[in-house]
Amino acid sequence: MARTKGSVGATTQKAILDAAKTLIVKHGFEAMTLRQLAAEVGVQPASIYRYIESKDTLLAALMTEHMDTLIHAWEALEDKGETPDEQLEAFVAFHIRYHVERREDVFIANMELRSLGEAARADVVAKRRAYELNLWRILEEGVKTGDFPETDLEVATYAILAMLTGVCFWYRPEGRLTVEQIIEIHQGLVMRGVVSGDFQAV
Amino acid sequence: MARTKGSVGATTQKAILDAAKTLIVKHGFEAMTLRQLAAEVGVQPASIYRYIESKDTLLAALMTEHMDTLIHAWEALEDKGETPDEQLEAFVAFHIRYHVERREDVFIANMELRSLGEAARADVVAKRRAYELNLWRILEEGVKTGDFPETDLEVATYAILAMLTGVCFWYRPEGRLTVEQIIEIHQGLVMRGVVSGDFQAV
DNA sequence: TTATTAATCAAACGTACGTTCGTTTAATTA
DNA sequence: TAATTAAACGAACGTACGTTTGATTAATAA
Repeated sequence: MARTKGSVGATTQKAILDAAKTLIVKHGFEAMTLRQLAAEVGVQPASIYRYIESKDTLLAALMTEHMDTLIHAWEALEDKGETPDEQLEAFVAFHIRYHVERREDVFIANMELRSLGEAARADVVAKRRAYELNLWRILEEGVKTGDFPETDLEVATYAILAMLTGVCFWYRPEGRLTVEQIIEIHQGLVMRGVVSGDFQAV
Repeated sequence: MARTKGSVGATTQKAILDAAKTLIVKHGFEAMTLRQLAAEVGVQPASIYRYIESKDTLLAALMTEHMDTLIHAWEALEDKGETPDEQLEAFVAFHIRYHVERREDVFIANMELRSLGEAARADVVAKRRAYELNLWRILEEGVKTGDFPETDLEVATYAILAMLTGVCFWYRPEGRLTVEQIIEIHQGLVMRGVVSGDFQAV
């Protein structure tokens, strides 16, 4: 056999990327083999090379695309809030909403930096930093206006991001809570912590 | 060559486990090869089998030992606090202090559940659940006594753990902040969140 | 309809994998 | 010192790896 009936390049391309994500999550990038990937797509190993330059560039493509899409999605968000409080709530909602829908990408982005080449890693790290800055600046602004108490901006940024991204590791669509409920709970935790309830806030 | 001068079983055993941790963090468990591991230890691949039954049991041993040690360390902690506030602060301090010192184990425990066999995975998951319950119960108690406002206990537990464990991913011993400073900041974030400062708390 | 391009295949390349085997040397015990 | 045990070795097993090559068929353009 050679070219199969009904085969379309764009379709195969997407199938390869989708299957690659699933396999990387399941086995890790280094451990995923192109033979597994080919089998998942329903194609011979050699055919993969019509769509990727090498195994390494496949990972780089997945990760940079994820970061680009994430950054662009935040930029495109209509209502980012006015006051620091509103901005922080908007960020929390956006981050959770976006990430739970892309749990495979998030898992890969968090785990496989180690497997990127030097250039690709630098690129992804820079993009991650750029995204983190969005939250950092909201916190900075809030502290400046006096809406938020003094705090270490770097640690607070990392802490909030870790907490929000952590949802990806336990969230299940069929679970007890909807995404919107989860967002509300996290907004409460971020804004007021565990101890300070509404009754204590202004 | 055969037995080498000065070779001691216990020493080699420890060297194997230490090198395995480093390699698993760097490459992922599936991608780590026993030939790499042997080279790191300075031994032939075949010699590894004097200390492990198989590659799979090596991972299981690393992960269950990590969970056992963690659970036991919390149990052995002297001052777990009296009031819910104090207990929560004690947990935050313990968790960060313990985890930043064992970043490799934490990374492996978080990443390589997927590579465990069914029995070992069930065991590790149960132990993780048991550890999480320590925090869960502190929160539950605090809500019951009225020290903490009503909240979703499950989500709050996961959120706090994600935030605290997240420190492992950026903490560096030579970094700007000491572990104790990082603990204080996180105690503030957990107890009062970003918005509610001391000036608003009781 | 014919020529061209797109999409796939089968086969093979050298290399490395986890693991087993029997042997050899060092340290310990009798 | 002699016998035993501990700790390593080198070589090999069948299998699978990422990738390259050239041929083959399907869809499209002329």
